[in-house]
Amino acid sequence: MDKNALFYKLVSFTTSVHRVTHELTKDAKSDSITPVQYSILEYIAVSQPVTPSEISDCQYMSMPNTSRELRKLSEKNLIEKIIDTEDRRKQYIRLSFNGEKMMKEAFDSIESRFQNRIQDTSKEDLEEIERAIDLLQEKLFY
Amino acid sequence: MDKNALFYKLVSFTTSVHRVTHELTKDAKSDSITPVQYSILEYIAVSQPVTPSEISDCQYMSMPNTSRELRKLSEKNLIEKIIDTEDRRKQYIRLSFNGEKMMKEAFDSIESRFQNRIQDTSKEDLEEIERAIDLLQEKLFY
DNA sequence: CCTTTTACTTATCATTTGATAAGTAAATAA
DNA sequence: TTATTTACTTATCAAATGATAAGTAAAAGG
Repeated sequence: MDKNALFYKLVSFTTSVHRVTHELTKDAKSDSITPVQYSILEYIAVSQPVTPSEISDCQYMSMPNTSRELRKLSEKNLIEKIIDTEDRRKQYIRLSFNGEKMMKEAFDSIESRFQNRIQDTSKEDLEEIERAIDLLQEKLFY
Repeated sequence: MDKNALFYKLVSFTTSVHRVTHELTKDAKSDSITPVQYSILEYIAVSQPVTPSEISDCQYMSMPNTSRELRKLSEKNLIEKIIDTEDRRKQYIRLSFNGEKMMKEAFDSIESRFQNRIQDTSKEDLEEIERAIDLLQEKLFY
């Protein structure tokens, strides 16, 4: 096993993943939010409820900047902040009704592009793809 | 085959790929260039020679902004512009000596983190990983 | 009780990025 | 030959992003 060759394969692979992700997600986000705000909403959507600290960690964003973007999202009525009753310094962030709606539309648009992309893929290939994703998820991208 | 479930698996997978990519690449880039400039250099490194138009297309960047960043990279002596002798409107962009050096250091740093990450992975698992990457590259992320 | 730490906020600033208008020079088409 | 298109540049501007200093309020520790 040539670990060096595997590294080059990985570089090429991650580049492809980024490119395809971009193709699937471009134009999916509403014009009323910035890319960084969309990225935060995406994270909240799949992990809610989350605290500002968790968002800061996972989005590699400083707390002051996270706080600013959350304030903007809150002003746009896309998220709700709920103060923890046990530790009143903490907050739990959730998508609001409008936020859920916006993210549902975005995900639907991405999914429809994805379904379009795999429409001609055979059942056998789809099963192979699924197994390959599971394997890489478990053994490489954990 | 539940195509909807496959989509959710893909969302989770691409998120993991992005996260791991970030972990492997963070701090790899020199402080003397911006993230966008690094991304351009990475593209040039694996695809050189490339034209400004190709960079513009692949990096989803307008020609004016591409031109500006290439000028900055040129001023930093990281790239070289060679005018096409057949069509004098065109240019071919290559990494300069300093550019090659900078990107080699970046890739070495990323590779060493990667090797560190897979050091405890068995030979059999590495072979499975390689097959899975090949399969996804061919059938999903083409 | 007092000090320190934690979680988050506010304010400010420089830099980066993205968008657009206008321009040059070379190649191609009419 | 002239008009049009292509490849790239220059200039300018607003917005987004990142970094830092300083602050509040609650919790935890001594």
